[in-house]
Amino acid sequence: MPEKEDIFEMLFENQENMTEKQKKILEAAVEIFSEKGYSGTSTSEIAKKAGVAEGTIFRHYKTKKDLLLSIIAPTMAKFMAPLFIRDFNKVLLSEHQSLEDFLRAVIINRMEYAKKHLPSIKILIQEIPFHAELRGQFKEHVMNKVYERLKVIVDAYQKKGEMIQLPPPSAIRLIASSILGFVIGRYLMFPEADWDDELEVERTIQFILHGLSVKQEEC
Amino acid sequence: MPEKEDIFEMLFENQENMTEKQKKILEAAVEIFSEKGYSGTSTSEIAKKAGVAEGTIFRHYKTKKDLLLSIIAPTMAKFMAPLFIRDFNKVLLSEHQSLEDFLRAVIINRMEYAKKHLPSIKILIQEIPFHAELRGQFKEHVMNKVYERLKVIVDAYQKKGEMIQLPPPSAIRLIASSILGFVIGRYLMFPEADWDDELEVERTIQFILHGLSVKQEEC
Amino acid sequence: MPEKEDIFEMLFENQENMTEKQKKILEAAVEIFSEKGYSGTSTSEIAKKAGVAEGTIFRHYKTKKDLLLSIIAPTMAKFMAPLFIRDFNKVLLSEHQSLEDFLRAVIINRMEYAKKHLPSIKILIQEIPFHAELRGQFKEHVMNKVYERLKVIVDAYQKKGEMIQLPPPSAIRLIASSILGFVIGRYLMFPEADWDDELEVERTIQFILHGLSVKQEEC
Amino acid sequence: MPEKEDIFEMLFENQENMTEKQKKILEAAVEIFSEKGYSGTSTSEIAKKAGVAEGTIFRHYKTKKDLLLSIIAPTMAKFMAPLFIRDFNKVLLSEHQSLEDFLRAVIINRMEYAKKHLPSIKILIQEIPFHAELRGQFKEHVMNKVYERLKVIVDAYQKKGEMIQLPPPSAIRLIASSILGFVIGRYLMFPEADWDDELEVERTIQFILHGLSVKQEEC
DNA sequence: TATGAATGAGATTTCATTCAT
DNA sequence: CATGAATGAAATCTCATTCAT
Repeated sequence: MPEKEDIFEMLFENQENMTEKQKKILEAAVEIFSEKGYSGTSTSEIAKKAGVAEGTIFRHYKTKKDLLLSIIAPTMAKFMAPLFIRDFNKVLLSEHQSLEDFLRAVIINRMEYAKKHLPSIKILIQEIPFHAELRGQFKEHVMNKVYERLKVIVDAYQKKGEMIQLPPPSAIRLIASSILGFVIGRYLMFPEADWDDELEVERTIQFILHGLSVKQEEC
Repeated sequence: MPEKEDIFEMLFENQENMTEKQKKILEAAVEIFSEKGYSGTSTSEIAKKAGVAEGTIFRHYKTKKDLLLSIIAPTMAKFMAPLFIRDFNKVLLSEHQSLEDFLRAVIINRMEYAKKHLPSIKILIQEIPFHAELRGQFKEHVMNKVYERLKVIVDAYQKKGEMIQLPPPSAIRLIASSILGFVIGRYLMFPEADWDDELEVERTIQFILHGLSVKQEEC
Repeated sequence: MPEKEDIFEMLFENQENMTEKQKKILEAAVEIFSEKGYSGTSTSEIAKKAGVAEGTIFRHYKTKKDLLLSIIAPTMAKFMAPLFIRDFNKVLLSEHQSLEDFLRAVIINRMEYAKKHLPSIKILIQEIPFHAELRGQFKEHVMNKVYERLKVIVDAYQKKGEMIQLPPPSAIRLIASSILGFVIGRYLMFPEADWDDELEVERTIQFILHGLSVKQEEC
Repeated sequence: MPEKEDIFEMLFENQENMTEKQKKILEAAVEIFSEKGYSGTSTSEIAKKAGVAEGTIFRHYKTKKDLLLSIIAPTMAKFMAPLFIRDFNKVLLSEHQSLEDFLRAVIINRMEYAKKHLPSIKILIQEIPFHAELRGQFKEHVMNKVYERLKVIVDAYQKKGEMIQLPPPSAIRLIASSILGFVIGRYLMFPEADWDDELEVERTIQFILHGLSVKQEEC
């Protein structure tokens, strides 16, 4: 999947012309925002942790909120990115790709993503409810597009007879709940518990598969 | 279930000797905290919405954080309450109570609860990550106790052969994800979408039942 | 002229419910704004001179600009006030009131006013060019109304044959220039020179009278 | 009047070795200072409008105040310039030059000057009250010298019997008020009103002439 | 009990100025 | 000469909390 790298690179191409200091600011902001929340974090705290003068923050980000957005926007973009890889459907929906393999791929992919970008994701989740513009952007640019893509996939598996004939929104909700429930529990709520990741992934997959299995009717 | 009323009353018994003003303060705080978050809310804003003087808040709550706790504590208590109703197990686990009926009862109950206490729950969810004491309390007093109770229930249904032999933590996680996923989608994320509540509840129940069904192995 | 007092009182009636501190803030602000200009004055400077905490300023005036407006608005009002005294025209334009007496009355009145409210007037003059809203208000509420009143007066004196038949705007401009030129020179530009006020007033009056005299044509 | 050109050239001789950027800076500074005042203008604003980097301003002007002075000093010089043209008195006070013609010449000259250098003049007027050094310089180098020159002229016209025997300061004040009152009204206060310039100039001249006429006593 | 003026610590933001490139 | 990132001091403004009434 070389395309994936391209897209991620594109999302970050601005990071290229960032100063060292600016990168430090961004890093510090991500860390502290995710720990204390946006409103609970002061710019002086960020400046101190980043090792820059407070004024430097405002040379790069007009306001504190700008700084928040410059963290959240790429996080949203990266969240969508994998869905827009060229040949995405072609590969995933090939006859040889079972729903089970698809789920496994998705869960593992999202787990890695979550592990890597934990703080940014925490910020995204925590702050979206408090910022109307973000909420709007999120629904419009992320939710809707993600939904469209997933609908196609659900349709395909339903046609292939691997998934019960539920309306796509309901099917997606149930699948997403199960996956996110796992990821959130694993990384956000109880990261320090000792998880057998592989086993839990399998359990989650089997739960979804059986929950949506066509065979359930036959039994 | 007259006991339920008793417990709720107990949780609120202090509300009895609350002055009108104090009640107004609490109401206003709940509303604004849930909209803007604790750190994003100023006490003067609360005072204005409550129609009291700024100083009055501090007559009743030593600090702003006190006010937050006075909202979150009862919310946590109420969250646990139904599990501690006398005869809880007796009733729920009677031979005549199938897993399906149990799930239906729980979902409907939690839905009503969520609808009624939406703002308080939002505050609970949003603020817990930022306040170590709360996190500690929540895990100790709520999570653990809830888990204990649920474990008993899971054990029972597994013994009755209505649920696959998953370790209880995993089973509980999967059930909870599905239910909370529904409730959060329904009330927090897309409250204004038009939901067919009854139908979605049934879909969620069937999803969980099949996902955890013993029969799955036979198929 | 008891009405005059009433109007002034009205303009200040809010000063009644001002705290001591608020009055101090206003006084300090007037003084420093007039010395250093609005932009050149810091709120901390004002607070220090007023003997209050800086926060106190913002309890009474939402912004620094608010504080400026709370100085300028009444200054504009007071500037207009004398023109709106009941019976103003009746008295001034009575047959027994010559243009000369009218001019003398106006100059002396405005001199006293200028002497008394020097700093506020300086602020008004200095800041109006920099604040579009003020400029708008000033033209709409002050200039236009003042002009209307003065036009009536000019018309009357022209009808009485005491003033040449110039278009009122031009006549008013010439009279105003002469009077303001005197007042500005006297109080703003060279307050420390030794002026023989009475003599200069007379010279100014005679200058205007002859400048606008009907008899000039006869000579 | 070739001398006039010489003097102006002298005043600007530094502009010759100005870089393009420096000229842009000066232009931008004049424009913004006159709109928002010195204190209300930031150097970064000037840099942006001038299309240069922030640092560039400080290559050419050690401080922001330096930049202000580099605008105000030549403006003051130019204000005085016409008075120091060689043969100034000779020409103006020739027997063939009546007071009326003199006034007409002065008014028209100052009008053209005002029209051309409006922003610089605004800055001069606005900033002088706030900068003690400027005030000192202005009185010493400009006011006094201008006064001396004008006194000579007034004396001459009084001797010629074209002007009433007022003390020169008073005469100059009255003349200056009338002229400046017109110019300020015309260009600073109501530039967008439709003025019949020629007519208003004549009215102003006649007003002054009659106001200071010797014949007034005869009437 | 309730008020709301007052506080001062601290938050966000601005800005003139410096300096390495 | 020119740049623009960086600075840090200071400016504006916010806010939880106190206290006299």
